[in-house]
Amino acid sequence: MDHSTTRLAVSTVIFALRPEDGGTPSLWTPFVLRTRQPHLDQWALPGGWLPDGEDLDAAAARTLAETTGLHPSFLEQLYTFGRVDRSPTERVVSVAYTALVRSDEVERAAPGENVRWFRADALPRLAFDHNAIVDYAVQRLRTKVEYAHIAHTFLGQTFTLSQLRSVHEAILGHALDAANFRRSVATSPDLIETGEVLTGTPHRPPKLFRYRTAESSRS
Amino acid sequence: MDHSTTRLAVSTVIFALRPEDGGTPSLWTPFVLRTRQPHLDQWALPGGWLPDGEDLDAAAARTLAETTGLHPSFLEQLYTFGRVDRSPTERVVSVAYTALVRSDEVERAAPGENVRWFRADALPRLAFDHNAIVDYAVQRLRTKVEYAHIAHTFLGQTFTLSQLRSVHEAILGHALDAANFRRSVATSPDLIETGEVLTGTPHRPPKLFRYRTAESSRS
DNA sequence: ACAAAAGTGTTGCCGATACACCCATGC
DNA sequence: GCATGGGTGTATCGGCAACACTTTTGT
Repeated sequence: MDHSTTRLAVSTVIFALRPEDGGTPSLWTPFVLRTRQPHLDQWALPGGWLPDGEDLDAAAARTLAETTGLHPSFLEQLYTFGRVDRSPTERVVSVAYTALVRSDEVERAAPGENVRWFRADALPRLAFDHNAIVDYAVQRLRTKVEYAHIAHTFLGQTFTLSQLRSVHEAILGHALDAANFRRSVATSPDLIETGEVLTGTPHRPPKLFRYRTAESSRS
Repeated sequence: MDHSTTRLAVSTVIFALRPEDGGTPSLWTPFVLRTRQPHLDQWALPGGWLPDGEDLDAAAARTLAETTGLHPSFLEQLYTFGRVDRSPTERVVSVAYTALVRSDEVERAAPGENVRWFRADALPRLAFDHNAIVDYAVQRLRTKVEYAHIAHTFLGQTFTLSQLRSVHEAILGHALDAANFRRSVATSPDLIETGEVLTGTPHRPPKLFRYRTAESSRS
C-alpha cells in the first residue's frame, strides 16, 4: 500500500480574558513563534502533529499544554481546515479546537519563551491560514456565549454576576444592562446561589454563584 | 521522515425527502454496502480516502457522486471524528459532511447496486461509528433549519410555501401552523414571489416563490 | 452622610402562537 | 355549491430592553 503524504495536525485557538491597563477586560489569545520554515519567525496557533495513538481532543489538550503550559477549562472542536494550498510546502489538514482558560491559569502558567499574547481583535499577520481560523473562532464564541453556559469557564468555581457579565461584555464587545443580564442568566436552573458573598469590595457585597456540574448534581 | 499510519477519510450524510407510501414525506439517507473488511456486509456512509491534491469539500462531493450518483444542492462540513478505536483495524480520521439533495435528483440518479436508502429515524446498525455520525447530522439539521434558509435546497428553483412547510415538517417531525409558517419565512427579504402560480392542483393555485441567490441579486 | 455597585420593580414593545375567517379553484 | 387547501386578519401571551427605584456596604 502506498502512503499518503497528507499530514494531520491539531491547532487550538486559546482564549483568555486579560484586563486592559486598568480598564475593562478583553479577549486575548496566545501564539507561538515559528522556528522553522515555512513561515519562519511568524506567529502561529499552538498545535502539533496528530500521533497515531492519540484521540483528537487529547492531542489538542496535550499540544496546547506543551507549548503554552495552560490547562483549559473548556475545549471543543471548531472546524477542520484542509485546503490544498494552506501550507506552501506540504499538504496539511488541521483540526482546529477552541479552548477557554481562566485568568488565574494564565498567571500561574510558565510564560514560555516563544509564546506571546495578542488581543483577539488586533492580530498580526499569522502563519498559514491562522488568521482566518482565529476570526472564525471569535465569531463562533460570540454566538455560542449567548445560548450556551460557557462564559463561567473563564472564571473560578464561584463568581459574582458582575464578573460573569463582564465576561459576556468582553466577548461581545459591548456593554450589557446589569438588571436584564441578571434575569437572563437567572432563568437557568443550573445557576446556583452559594449563599456566600464576596467581601472586600468598596460597596455592597455581591452574592457568589456557581454552575451546577455533573458532579454537583449527583443524586 | 517516518510516516504516520493514520489515514484521512471523508464521509457524507446525505439527506433527501421521500414521500412515505402515499403520505407525508420524511427524511431518508443512503448507505453503501461494504465489500471489504472490516465490517464486511454492513451499511456505511458514502465516502472515501482523501487524495493528497484534493480539497475536503471537493473530496466529499466527488465520493458521494461516485458512490450514489447524486449531486447535492447543499454541502457543508459537519464534524471530524477521530477516536483511536473507531475503526478496529487501523487509525482513521473522518471528516464528515452533510449534503442535501432534491427529490428529483434522487429519481434521476442511477440507483447503484450496493446503495440503499433508509429512513433517518429507523437506521440499521451501521459500520464503524456511523450511527453516531448520522444522529449528530440529524440533530444539527433540525436546529439549523430553524434559523438558516436551507430547507428550499430540498426543492426545485421555485416552490410553494406549502412545499417549503412540508420540508420543515419532515425535518422537525411535527406539523406546523400554515399561517404562522408563512409569516415566519416571509420576514426574510431573500424570499421572492415569482408572480407565477402552480396550476393543476385540485384547489386554489398556490403562488410560486424562489430564494434570492448570489446570482439573482446582482445589481 | 455619601458614593457606588448590587439587586428589584415596572413599563412598553415586539415576535410568536392560536385560531377565526375569507379566497379561489376543481369537481 | 361544496370541499379543500391557499392565504389574511387579529387577539393574546411571554420574553426582553429600557430605566426608575431600592438596598447595602465601605469610607
